[in-house]
Amino acid sequence: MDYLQGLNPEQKAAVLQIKGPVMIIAGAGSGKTRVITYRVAHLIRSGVDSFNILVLTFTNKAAKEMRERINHIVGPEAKNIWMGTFHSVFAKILRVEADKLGYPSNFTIYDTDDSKSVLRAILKEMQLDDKLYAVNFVLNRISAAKSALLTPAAYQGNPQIQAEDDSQRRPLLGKIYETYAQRCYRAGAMDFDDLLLKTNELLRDHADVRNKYQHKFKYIMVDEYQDTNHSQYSIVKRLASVNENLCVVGDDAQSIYAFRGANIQNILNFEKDYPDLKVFKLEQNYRSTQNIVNVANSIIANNKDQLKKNVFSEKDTGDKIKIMRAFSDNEEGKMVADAIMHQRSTNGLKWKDFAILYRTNAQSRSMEEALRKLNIPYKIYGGMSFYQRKEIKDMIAYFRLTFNPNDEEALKRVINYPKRGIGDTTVDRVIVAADQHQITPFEAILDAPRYVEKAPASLMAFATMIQSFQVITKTLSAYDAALHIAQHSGLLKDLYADKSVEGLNRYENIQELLNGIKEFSEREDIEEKGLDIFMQDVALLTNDDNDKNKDADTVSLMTIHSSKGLEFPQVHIVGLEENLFPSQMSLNSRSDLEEERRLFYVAITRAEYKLTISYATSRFKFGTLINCEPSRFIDEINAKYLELDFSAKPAPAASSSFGDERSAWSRKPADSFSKPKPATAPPVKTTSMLAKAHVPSAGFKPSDTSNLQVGMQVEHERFGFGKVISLEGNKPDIKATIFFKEIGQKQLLLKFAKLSIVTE
DNA sequence: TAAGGTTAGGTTTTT
DNA sequence: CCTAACCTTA
Repeated sequence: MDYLQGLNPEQKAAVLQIKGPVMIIAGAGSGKTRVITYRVAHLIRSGVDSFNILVLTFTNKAAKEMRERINHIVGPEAKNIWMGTFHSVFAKILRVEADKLGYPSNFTIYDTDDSKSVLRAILKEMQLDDKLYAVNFVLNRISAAKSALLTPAAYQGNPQIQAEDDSQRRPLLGKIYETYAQRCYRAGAMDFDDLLLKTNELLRDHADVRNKYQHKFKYIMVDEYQDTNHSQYSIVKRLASVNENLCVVGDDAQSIYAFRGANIQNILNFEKDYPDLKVFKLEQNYRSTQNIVNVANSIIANNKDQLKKNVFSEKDTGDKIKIMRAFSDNEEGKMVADAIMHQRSTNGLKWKDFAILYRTNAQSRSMEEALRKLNIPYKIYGGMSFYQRKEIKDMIAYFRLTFNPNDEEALKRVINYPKRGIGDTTVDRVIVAADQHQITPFEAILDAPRYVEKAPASLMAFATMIQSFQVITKTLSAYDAALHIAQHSGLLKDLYADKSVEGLNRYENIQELLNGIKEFSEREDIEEKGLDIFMQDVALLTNDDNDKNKDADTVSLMTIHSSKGLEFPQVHIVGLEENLFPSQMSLNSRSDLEEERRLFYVAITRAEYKLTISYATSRFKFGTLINCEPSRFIDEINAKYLELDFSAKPAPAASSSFGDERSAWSRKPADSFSKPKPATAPPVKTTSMLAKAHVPSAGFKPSDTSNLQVGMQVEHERFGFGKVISLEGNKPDIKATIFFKEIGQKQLLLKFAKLSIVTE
């Protein structure tokens, strides 16, 4: 029982309690992952068959990490555990049971863009005001309905909902939802919410299926339970109802996804569902200093809705929390960058010991610029994932269409890309014909002369091409099939023809996708390696799957949301301003504001021993300079934990008598210190130095680069001056890695890049 | 049909 | 400011 050593009594008790309903309330930094992995290991050591265990997580990353750690303790047995995100586990089950719901087992999973596109088409057909029925709004509404397990019929039949929609002058939402659901069904597609909704329907309506999985999953564990929505709750409840060996782990204080349907009541009310529940509270924080934990506690104490717990730290008291004030967003960036620079050299730290956390992605810019100026290496997490890039989606759309020709969104995406003379008019005719004859668009195209008005020959050619793809994927390996489709669709050629830097990038991305498929083809741990199998997982993959050099020594930049679960020795939380954090959108209701506060709690508890909070008194928003007031959250921290740094001087030249400490961050409109007034001092765009494109030297002329050597200084028309770091590849395709002073490292193909060699 | 111009809108995010 | 969707024109 070696793995039980090193657990505190409460952790150990939670690990040992393997029977019956269990709830583990795990405070921030309390060793939650450890408890889950050990508990699973303990289940197996206690004789539970690994095939009977189901572990549900929120992200692929968490599932992967846990599997590795369990594997470490129990060995290859770990492979048999069903472990993954709700979406991936139930997508897998839905593919097996698809016929019972009238879906093909190779159904497409629509991502958010696909869903929006379907809705846009519907809204257009219904000729609805696109301001009243904004796509985002409609999709949110449908998503919320699905998460609440409301079918279109139930939605339309619910007088309360109908009255609400009527009063908002949006009476047709129910009808739109109905049409949307029909379209998805016709296309053999499920959106993300469907994966959960349809699982609910499957388990509810098919006793044999329900029975099968209830007996298969004798032990169920759910991580991040505070982030589950009603639909997820309902699946778990049903699956666990026979054996009731259900263990949920979470922290109500870290519930930050209510905006997306997570229902914090799931964890708050868990006790009502299972009266004989055993509750374990992990309250010792092993991550942070006492000051940090105390500040976090004092913040969260302002929330009404919460489970009682007492998170404490036995580490040192630690430094006070530093508050920095800047006069602009750019200055805030500079202060943060300077502080990191200083801390690193004084304390012999690494870049990766630092994280900068912000509320919105837009805030990364001023941080980036400041870091770049000081040559501090950084990495931004989040943002656009690999699979969201246009070229990747195009390629995948061809794959999707091959395996599911009814996939209308994939069809619309690639029917005229690359250009093959099938314009919007023709596509509209196809869709009209399909509607009229009650067939799918692809069927209409297959027999175009019969169904489609003025059908061009290219339409038939397109259908024939897709059919040929269907044939070859039956025999070729995933990689060979993918390469064939890339070439014969014309997509590869089209991208290759684009010699711009962006075009080159896109081409490389396709190569990377193909490489990924090749790796998949060569995997030895799975039996079926066709492209269709690869495709089953692709819609559920996200960016963090790709990050190869995650051990690189760089400062981490990310939103607070994506920082959940991570920890850093030193953390900067930036932009603590009213209307930004808390977000303006959250100010209407108590519950929204409480979620923002939990978000702040999450941010604070990422830090191990040094926490710095900053705000700016003015920043650019949507291109215009606005004045900002310090966040109310700063007021909520007991001043005894704080250390103020108001060393920054107002940008041009202004008075700087701040009064006493409290008033310095008071939010009263008439403040004692002067704020920069855009009227009297027009905003000087301090960003322009970096943001502006490089101006080439007079007489800039590309050099012959055939003899380019590592170490040479070069100038690029747009990227400016830089130094050649490395050269790789063979003659016509030599790739150079160049570090540009102004924009950082870039990879360029010499045959395309216009470089001038700088001679001294 | 394709390219260029205009306008509206804009948290957070995983799946 | 920046993106993406829509509209106008060659």
